[in-house]
Amino acid sequence: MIDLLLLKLRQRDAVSAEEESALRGCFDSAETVDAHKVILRSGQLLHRSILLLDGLVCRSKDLPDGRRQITALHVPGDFLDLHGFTLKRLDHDVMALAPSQLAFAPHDRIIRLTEKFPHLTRLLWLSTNLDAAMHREWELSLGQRLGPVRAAHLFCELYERLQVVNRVEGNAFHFPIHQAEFGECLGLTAVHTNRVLRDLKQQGLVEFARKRAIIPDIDQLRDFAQFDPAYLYLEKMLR
Amino acid sequence: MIDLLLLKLRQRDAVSAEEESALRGCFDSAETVDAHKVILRSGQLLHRSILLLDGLVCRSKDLPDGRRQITALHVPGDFLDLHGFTLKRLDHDVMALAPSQLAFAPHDRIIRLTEKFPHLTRLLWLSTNLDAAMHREWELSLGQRLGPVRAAHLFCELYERLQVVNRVEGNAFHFPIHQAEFGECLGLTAVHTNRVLRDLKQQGLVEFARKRAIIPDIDQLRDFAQFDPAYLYLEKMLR
DNA sequence: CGTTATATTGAAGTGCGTCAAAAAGTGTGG
DNA sequence: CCACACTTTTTGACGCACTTCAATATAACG
Repeated sequence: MIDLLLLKLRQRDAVSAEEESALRGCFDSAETVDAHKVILRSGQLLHRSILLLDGLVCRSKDLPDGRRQITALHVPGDFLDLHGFTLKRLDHDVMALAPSQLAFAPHDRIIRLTEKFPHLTRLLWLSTNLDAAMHREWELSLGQRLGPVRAAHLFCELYERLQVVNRVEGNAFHFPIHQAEFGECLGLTAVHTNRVLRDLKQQGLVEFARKRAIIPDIDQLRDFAQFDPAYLYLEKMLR
Repeated sequence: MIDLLLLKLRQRDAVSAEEESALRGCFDSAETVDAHKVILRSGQLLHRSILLLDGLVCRSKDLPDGRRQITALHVPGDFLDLHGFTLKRLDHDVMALAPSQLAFAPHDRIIRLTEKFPHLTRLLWLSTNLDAAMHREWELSLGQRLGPVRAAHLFCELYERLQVVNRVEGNAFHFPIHQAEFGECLGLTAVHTNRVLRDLKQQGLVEFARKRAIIPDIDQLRDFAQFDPAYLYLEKMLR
């Protein structure tokens, strides 16, 4: 159930058998949700944290006038709201973009885990810091990169992250999201997002249709986006 | 020395005397740096974390073409790179915007702290999650808010954060940053930032000159920016 | 006081938004 | 399997926010 999470934690540091079983013991239930279901509302009080087992989920923030920014995308193996363990309520919504499977870890169990397993705690702490690193890269994109580069960069990020959890098949991956929602990740309108995607397709960089992203040449896309995966911290930590 | 940090931690949860002294014991040295000194370079290996005692510091990310995005501003009492404790290297630079005083906490001491003080560990974890919450709000600004609103929103954020550490004097605060750098926070060019600031001044919302921001009517500014401080988590956590 | 950094203004260009409509895709029930 | 309604994608025309380039004014500083 939490194998993808362990896969990703072990990408960064060793997890002992004891730690693994303690972590497994944190999860007590699972659930399936439909696409576009709001999993958590901004401000809602939390008593458990949610792991994404399968599907696609986003964090999004709204403006009073209805404009919306998606601040993060989550792939299988990601915690959706581990930051909620310390924050107790979120500053944003958490919404499924596609049908998704979730697993739940009550906060009192995570507290007990932090009392007994400081090393594992630091590793979970690390995983929320990885989210923050991605937020920063998105800030850079939103503030400085032009539409097509911004989109290309996000495709590169997803390619990397999905590869870690074995969700890349050849040069393509399943990506069940609407153009309008993709645009909300990029800070672009649906109309302009469509033009940006046409652009990338014409350049032979990305073909995105039928809930599937095809990347003919990932190196070419990386060049175009000037993508440096350092911010994803995919190599093993040195300690 | 770390009184402002304690002030901010206690804003969120109780810190026992024992925890306080353990935290104080983490810091072993201090230093003063000039304005525009790069404190940490992206990618650099870290063995200690830095607390800002006084001054103004930013996190910034660069693009190969020289464009730059400031992803966070730090006020006295902020950790500059506590996330570096788990990440071991940063994905961004850390730079002083004004002359600043820093205090250093070696990572091995923080590790020992996490072994002995799980509650305090969770509180430090929380403080990195607060950084992430601000990153998300900046993503929203960069992606959806227009220049003048974006600028006004940032002034509101700074007003709140500086108030917590007693750096607001009446309706004004010291803000020793150039317009160009302020623009790099907002994803705007120096020229356009200047026009945005002129705009805010003409509307009587913010006057920013001589390293000083004057906010005649904070409520009016909050209205204009549609500022909701929830993402700063300034109230006490319920536990 | 001169020198340099920073702020300010103008004019022209571009990326992206907005509005509106058409085309293509998707799902449903007959 | 088709007919239908609905959603999503696509395209066009136009407007605006922001950028770029260039010049001038003002402030900061030794």
